[in-house]
Amino acid sequence: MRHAEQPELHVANTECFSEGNLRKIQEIMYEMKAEAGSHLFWEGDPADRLYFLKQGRIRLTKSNDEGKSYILYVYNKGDMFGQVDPFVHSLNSFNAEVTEDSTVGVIQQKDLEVLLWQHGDLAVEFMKWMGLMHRMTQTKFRDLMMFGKPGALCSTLIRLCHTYGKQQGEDIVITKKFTNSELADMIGATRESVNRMLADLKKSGIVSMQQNLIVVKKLNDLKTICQCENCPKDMCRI
Amino acid sequence: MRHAEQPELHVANTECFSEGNLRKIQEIMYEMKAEAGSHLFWEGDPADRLYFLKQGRIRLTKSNDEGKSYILYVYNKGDMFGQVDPFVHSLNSFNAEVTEDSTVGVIQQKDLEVLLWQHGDLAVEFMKWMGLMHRMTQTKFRDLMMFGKPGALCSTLIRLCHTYGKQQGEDIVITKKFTNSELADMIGATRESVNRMLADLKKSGIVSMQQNLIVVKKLNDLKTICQCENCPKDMCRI
DNA sequence: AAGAGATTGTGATGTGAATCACATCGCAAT
DNA sequence: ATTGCGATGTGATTCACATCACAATCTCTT
Repeated sequence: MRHAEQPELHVANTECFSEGNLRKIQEIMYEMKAEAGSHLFWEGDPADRLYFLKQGRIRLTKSNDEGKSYILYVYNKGDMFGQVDPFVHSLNSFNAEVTEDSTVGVIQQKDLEVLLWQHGDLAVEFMKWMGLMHRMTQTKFRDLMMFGKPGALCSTLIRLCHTYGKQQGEDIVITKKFTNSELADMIGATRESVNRMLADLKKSGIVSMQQNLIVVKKLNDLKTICQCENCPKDMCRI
Repeated sequence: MRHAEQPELHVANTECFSEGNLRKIQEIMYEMKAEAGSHLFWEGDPADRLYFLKQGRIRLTKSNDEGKSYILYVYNKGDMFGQVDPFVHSLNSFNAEVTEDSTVGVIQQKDLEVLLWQHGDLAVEFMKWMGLMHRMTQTKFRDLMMFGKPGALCSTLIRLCHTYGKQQGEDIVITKKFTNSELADMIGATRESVNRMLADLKKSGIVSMQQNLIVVKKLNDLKTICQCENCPKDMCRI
């Protein structure tokens, strides 16, 4: 597996595929454009395809009756996402919001099945990719449930470092702006709570701001708060 | 896919496999006994195999520094579980507690890979199984995070109905005893909170007790509380 | 049948986080 | 400069749930 050097940005979740197999997958998809602000799919739409994000940014969200909404995943260039399950008429359970103009490859589940059928090595890699995605969900689950809101925030900051972090001396700059509200929606808290928690982290010198970007100065202190288990970077992402 | 009739118990998560493929999987595993009270594996053990539960009951738990522990999954006869991921030295992130004397089939990841390689149709079914397991985690995530502790409890009761429920006229009896503490550990609450919430549900006639078993009398009211989306029964389980 | 230990039930109190209500800041459009 | 508006910052209040403390009950053992 190709592995991320320290200051690399955007390690795609498809890193676990070999070049050849990634190419095979790319051969069966058709390209599609989606504008920032649009939706790739909605909750309740049929879920019979995967998406490969060639360019742009897409987040999966879930909202409840009261209109409160949660950001569950954020995907970037090179990431693949979507649902595969054994139900004939399976439905998406999330909304896919396009937050930056995107180019996506659409993979029909049928076509994928044929590919898996034909190429044993691809099937094995695909299984590992699915396992990776599942564990990513599980570790996030753990982080958000087990250590209160401060723990959830710290874990999210660590994940952001892994996804958007750029080394700067001892510090890590999160090279993408997130508003307090967005962070709040990622951890199921209110923007006010995030604001107060961030203020605390700043006061204790664990993070600071630099042109509206969050700079993590003491990664280890963040890790302590959310009882980080130092799981592989490819897994511990947003 | 074979589908559960209303009063059937223990619909295994391997239902999505065809008989033939299930047999193939069974052929590559070796049998093992595990006593109630023992552990099949611990957090941090190498994770290079899957488990097929032939008989008994096993739960996956996670505990934090303060010793508080969460029950994440409960597996029964016919269920398969374990981790598959692309890391060479992957570690288990949960503890597997054997709660009833069990017989398990152990499947080495290596052997599984060979099987997937050889049998395209099995690879496709396996992929769907993994997708199902992932969605199960995601829906549980949603239920536990989004609707407060009462929502989490109601969702858990619904899941217990799907896994252990027996129709009794209009009602559903959960044919397995769970203590308040166990329920609490499933939703990340305290036993006192569970006790009070259950008392409320009893008072409003939504559930009742019958020889220490929980009887759900108004499933729809439970569904309302946790904004149930009526996802497939095979998915909405403990 | 008695006693120990686990489980349930319930009040009082503490605490983290949501909610509400505003003030302030930064910035783009006019 | 002025207005508008989204984002940030902060106090006061409310609410959900944990914690503590203890009594009651149930269940298993011998």
